[in-house]
Amino acid sequence: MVSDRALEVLRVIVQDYIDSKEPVASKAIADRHGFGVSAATIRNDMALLEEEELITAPHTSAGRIPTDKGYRVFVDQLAGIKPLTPAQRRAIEQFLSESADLDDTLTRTVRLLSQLTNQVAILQYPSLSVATVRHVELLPMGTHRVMTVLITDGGSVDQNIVECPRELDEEVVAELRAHLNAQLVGMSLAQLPDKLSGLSSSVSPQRRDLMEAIAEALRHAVEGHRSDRLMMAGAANLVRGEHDFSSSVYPVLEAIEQQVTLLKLFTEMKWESEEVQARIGRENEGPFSETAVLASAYQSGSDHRATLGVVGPTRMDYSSNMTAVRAVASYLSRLLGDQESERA
Amino acid sequence: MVSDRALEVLRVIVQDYIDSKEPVASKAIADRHGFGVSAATIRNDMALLEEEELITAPHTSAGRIPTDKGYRVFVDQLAGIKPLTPAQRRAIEQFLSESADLDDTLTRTVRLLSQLTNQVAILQYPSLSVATVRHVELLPMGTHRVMTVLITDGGSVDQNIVECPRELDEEVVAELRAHLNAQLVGMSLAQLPDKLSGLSSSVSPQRRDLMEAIAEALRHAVEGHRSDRLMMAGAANLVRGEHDFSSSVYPVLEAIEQQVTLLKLFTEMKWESEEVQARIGRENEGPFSETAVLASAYQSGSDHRATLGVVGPTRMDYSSNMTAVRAVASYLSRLLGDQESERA
DNA sequence: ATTAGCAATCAACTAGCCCGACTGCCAGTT
DNA sequence: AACTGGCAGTCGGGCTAGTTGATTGCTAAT
Repeated sequence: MVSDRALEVLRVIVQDYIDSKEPVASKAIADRHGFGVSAATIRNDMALLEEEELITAPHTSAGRIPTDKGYRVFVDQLAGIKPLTPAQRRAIEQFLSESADLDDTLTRTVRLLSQLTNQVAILQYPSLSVATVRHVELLPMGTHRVMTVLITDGGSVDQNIVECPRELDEEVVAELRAHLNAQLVGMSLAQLPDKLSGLSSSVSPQRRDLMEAIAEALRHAVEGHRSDRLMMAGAANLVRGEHDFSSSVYPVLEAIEQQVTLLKLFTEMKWESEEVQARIGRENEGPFSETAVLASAYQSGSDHRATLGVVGPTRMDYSSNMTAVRAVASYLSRLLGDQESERA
Repeated sequence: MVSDRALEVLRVIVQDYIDSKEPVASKAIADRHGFGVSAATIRNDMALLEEEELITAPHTSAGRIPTDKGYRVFVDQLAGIKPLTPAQRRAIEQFLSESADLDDTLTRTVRLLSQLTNQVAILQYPSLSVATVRHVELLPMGTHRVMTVLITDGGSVDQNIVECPRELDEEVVAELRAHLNAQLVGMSLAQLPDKLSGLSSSVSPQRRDLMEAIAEALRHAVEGHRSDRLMMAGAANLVRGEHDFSSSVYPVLEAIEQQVTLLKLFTEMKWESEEVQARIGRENEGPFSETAVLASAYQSGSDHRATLGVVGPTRMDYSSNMTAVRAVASYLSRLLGDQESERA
């Protein structure tokens, strides 16, 4: 059984180790954080914590450092909520005041998060599969081409050029445009491909081939947006401390750039709660087994959520980083929600 | 004066140093590349090269490594054109076969380049200031809002929501749309703001406030695109070799992420020729003074060029990397040119 | 102009040593 | 039963000295 004081000792060890990067010795604990007990007593507690595998000694005559399990207990039970500093608040304010379009907002957000945490920040694009069609526009270009423009409620637009087998007629185009909008507006992008297949049979045979070509272009536009992607900022932060990773940062950076591992991780996490989730060290397999990943869902539309977070060494400031992730996720949700209601 | 053989010695030193990472000794040169002369002779040549500051010895009893000036001479006079390997050719083919929209093409391009060179690849977005307006669309949304959609010939689109002071009328919207398109289509984005100011005075007073709001939205859309930006891929490559940079990779990665230094660098380079340009070591100030930057212009539209390239240690394989940069730039130009003509 | 040979230099490696920072444990204290 | 003081044991890190091997610079001979 671990006593309350032993847990306090664990907290102190985690906190000290985080900002000194040195194994923490019993004497240092007794000296600096007066528990009213001697170093020897602390040592007994440390022996206990070691038995529980919450801390470990890098070598016989050294202080202790937290294990992954130790960090886990710290995060779950001991990490207090650190309020944002005024400087952080100011940074967020400034960021908020200058948002432009969706893409710009996301770029700024991920940079902001990386600055607040001094870690690599990751942001999952809002999945557009749940975005809905707001308008479809057909623009004739010359006599044998038409440009399709697909506008969604997520602030995103896509265009494609369609070759026309026959001479174009503004009347035909207008009719198809009306038809398309009647059928497609309000539909989610996920449903779009199915709907499109049925569409060409609903127009007169002379226009079927053109309609088919347009449907193909729209499918293509959806396809381009379907795939989940990530944005990253602050990669430089990974190589700052250098000695945070046993071998090399290479596999970590590599994995972040490849995106696939992180996307998998994000979908694996359980998002019942609004809270910031943490995956620490060996809880992740593969390239991230020496890192901690903090992530939180954000609301990217009326009914849809995506994920953002940070990746850093397990030896990171969980308290303030989790606060930052939480704050940024909620700010972003609010921002996107506002845009949403503006458009409504 | 530097003899021809001395230049050959320089070439060998650069080549050997690039793939061994070790200072190159006179004996090694005499042995492996039979010049028909002894090591002592090579040593004399090396003394000469050292006097010219083309090579230097890290310490008394070590071989020589090229100086920045040495690399420069190598690049300008000695580096042969290395043809693409079949594997590289295949990679480019595959990449070509799957291009989707503009953004996707650029993403793929920069990743391709980073894979071909094993360096960090940088790609400057085609500046949209020289893109031209293809169409302006106004979509009424409810009774008091209208969405502006700006479509350019660069494959890029932007939308904004405009609040309407008064009840909307489809007729008014149609009229404004026609007016806008008549005035703006074919105009470059750079000219757009000026043109927009004059526009509101050309409509009847009742519509002036609405027109003004729309103009503002369009200005905003242009603004979002004006700023030059960079994409980056392969950051992990910077931290692979670890010992390539004396202090740390941090400032380099940092500077790449900030973009501003590189953008400045790109505009400073002289683009009279189609050739790949190289900036080596101290030729760059600031964070890139220990790196080499290879860059080439690419054609991003009928009349406009942007830049792409790689950043890596001065100790890089100039021959094959310059070939790769050249190849990718020309492939991309062709690709964008094709799209252009398709749309024409 | 080239070569062979030789002395000089110096990084890199190894071994040995000591120091200091801890822990673990035990016996004594509260 | 909890705590403490003290002491022995362990081990990394830093310091020094000595050795090795690679490589150059120089000079005298070809």
